Amino acid sequence: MKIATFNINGIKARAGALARWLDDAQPDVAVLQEIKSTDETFPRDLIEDRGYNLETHGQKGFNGVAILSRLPLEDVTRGLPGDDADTQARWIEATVSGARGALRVCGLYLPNGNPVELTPDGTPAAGGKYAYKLAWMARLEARVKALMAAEEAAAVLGDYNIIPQAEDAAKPDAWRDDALFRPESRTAFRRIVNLGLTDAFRARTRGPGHYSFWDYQGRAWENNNGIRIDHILLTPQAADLLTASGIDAEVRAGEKPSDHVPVWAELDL
DNA sequence: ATGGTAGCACGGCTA
Repeated sequence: MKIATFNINGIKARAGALARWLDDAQPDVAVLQEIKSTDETFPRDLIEDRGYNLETHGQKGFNGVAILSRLPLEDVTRGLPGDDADTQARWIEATVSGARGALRVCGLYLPNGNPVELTPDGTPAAGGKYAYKLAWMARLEARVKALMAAEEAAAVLGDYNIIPQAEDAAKPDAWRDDALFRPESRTAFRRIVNLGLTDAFRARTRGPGHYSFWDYQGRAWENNNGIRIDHILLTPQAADLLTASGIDAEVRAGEKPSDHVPVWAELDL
């Protein structure tokens, strides 16, 4: 079973690029982020005409996530638990049953967190975007704890908006004060990973030079000035099934591309 | 230091 994550930066603008990637890569399951569309205005035919089932959690203008799957999507839930007042569409879950067992798929679009606003004592300012990012990560940690306690195969994948290590950025020093790389962000990410999750990409590929995002600005793609912020994290029961992983970087060179590219993993499931 | 690009939707926010 091939699973993948792809921040498409607008489903309406990405009809061509998404269709080409689906036809080439043939994922069995994919989570999408930044669909920037409501459930009602999502162009479902683009997905369903290719034989995929589709579940969306949309929002007008911003954010929005979706899961598509060749197999049925069961027990779908929308929204990350822990804050009923949070209206941003950044989380969707569903279960996919393969020939040899089930996988809980959790698709996420973690808040960017910029601009970083701090109080004079250096703590994140309440009500600011950075505080929202860290609070969202605390809720994510709670959800992952529950997934770990269930002792089942699960994948928590999406745009984490986190550069885990310096080797995951072409120019790490340019990101030191950014919400994607600041110590509080990376510490919160490690707390989650250290619950026992496996980074599917790093389980099989070491070293620098592997990125999943290149900014539209400053000729970032042409200069390979990228960062690795889209991740597939696996519970132990899912990590035991991992046979391959990769990043479809060539998608960034296509016509009218997203600023992110797909990240994928193959599970023996 | 600022502004560089893109999407949604048509004004300004988000990234």
